[in-house]
Amino acid sequence: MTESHYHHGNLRAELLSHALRRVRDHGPGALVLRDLAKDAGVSPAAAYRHFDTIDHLRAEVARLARQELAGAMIAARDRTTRGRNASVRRFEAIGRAYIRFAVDEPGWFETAFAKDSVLPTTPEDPNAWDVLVTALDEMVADGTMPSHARDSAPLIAWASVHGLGALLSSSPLRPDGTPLDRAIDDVVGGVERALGISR
Amino acid sequence: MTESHYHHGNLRAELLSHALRRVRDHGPGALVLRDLAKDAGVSPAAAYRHFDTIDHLRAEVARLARQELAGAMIAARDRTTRGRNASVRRFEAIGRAYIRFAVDEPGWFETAFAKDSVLPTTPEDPNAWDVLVTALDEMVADGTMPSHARDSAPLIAWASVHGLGALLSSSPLRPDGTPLDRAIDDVVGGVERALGISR
DNA sequence: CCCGCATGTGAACGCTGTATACATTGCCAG
DNA sequence: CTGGCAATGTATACAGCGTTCACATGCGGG
Repeated sequence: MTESHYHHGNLRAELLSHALRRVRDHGPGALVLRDLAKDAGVSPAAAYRHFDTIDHLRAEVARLARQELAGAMIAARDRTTRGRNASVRRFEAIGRAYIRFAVDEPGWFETAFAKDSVLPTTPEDPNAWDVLVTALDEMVADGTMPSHARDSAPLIAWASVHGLGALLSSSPLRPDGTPLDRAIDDVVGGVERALGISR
Repeated sequence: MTESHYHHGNLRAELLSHALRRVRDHGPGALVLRDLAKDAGVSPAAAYRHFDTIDHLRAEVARLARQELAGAMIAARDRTTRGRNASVRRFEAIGRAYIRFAVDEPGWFETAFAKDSVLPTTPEDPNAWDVLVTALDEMVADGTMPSHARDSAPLIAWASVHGLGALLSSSPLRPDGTPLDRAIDDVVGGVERALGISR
């Protein structure tokens, strides 16, 4: 059993893993092919056996970051207790998780929505959009949200929450000095009024 | 009067102008120092007499892009007619202009909010945030918006509109196939319900 | 067993931002 | 009017980037 790992065996996955870590700590700009190769103990050119171009690698990393986001939303949703107003509380948990993800993991959040990461990538799963839509359907099912709001609801909710997340995580136009929890409450509350949600 | 423009005389402004054009057409990634220098007919190093680093130049371009955005909002607002519901219509015009700017000028929009453009830059003026706040104040002044909504209103409005703009202009998660005008109407309407605006 | 194909290497290319030493010129003090 | 200095341009070089290409290696199936 020699130490020569000339054939690495799992390079693609390892490159992605290092990329995800670097991007998490220092944002999408920190994704440098030669550094990833060094992390994996491999020559730069080796990466090209697994990715056509660095943008393809970026696209895959972005997909993974989006998956992290969706996972955080699902985890928060599944952490809510059953009982009174369960559907609204689940909906709120999802929205808050989205915003908190943007604040707590700005590197991943920025990576997830970086423009040049929109290339080939496999279909998304779990998908944050679907999580949101499901939560909305739950609310119309139990009468918490009026069904006439259902069509425009996903866009309204997504835009609000994504907007606050984007502003908090990266914007040069830092919204005023509102404390974080307060800002989240305000926006979530606004969405509920916009959608006619009662509790 | 020789043709030797050894001393250019207005290089800083010209570099910014070329940068603004390139970024408008091809996004912030198209901002390349050497190309800007070539545009201005000048050696690459010349730029360093006017900007410490390319990130400082980027920050200034981002500021100009934000200024374009604010200008578009102001223009739209000032285009609205006087008369019944004027304050709401002005508010709506501002919001729509923001979203339309994101869609019509994705290069500028992306540049305006690019993360690494948050460096030194002079204070903003005209400032999109102030335009929004002013419009909100107009509405509470004439009773169109309840004053208890005033505190959270800027954040709610900004987040919604910025979120939709960001999603439409750049996101890999393209919201469903909703037509643009419909999407804008939905989000603007949602904001008005969130803020308790009556008309 | 061996040979083909997937997967690694190493060196090179052109492009990038940037530093440094030098050249030119506008402008102001005397 | 003039000399020189500060401002602003040039030329050249360097390291780091993504990418390419010819070559090396070794695993697994005939």
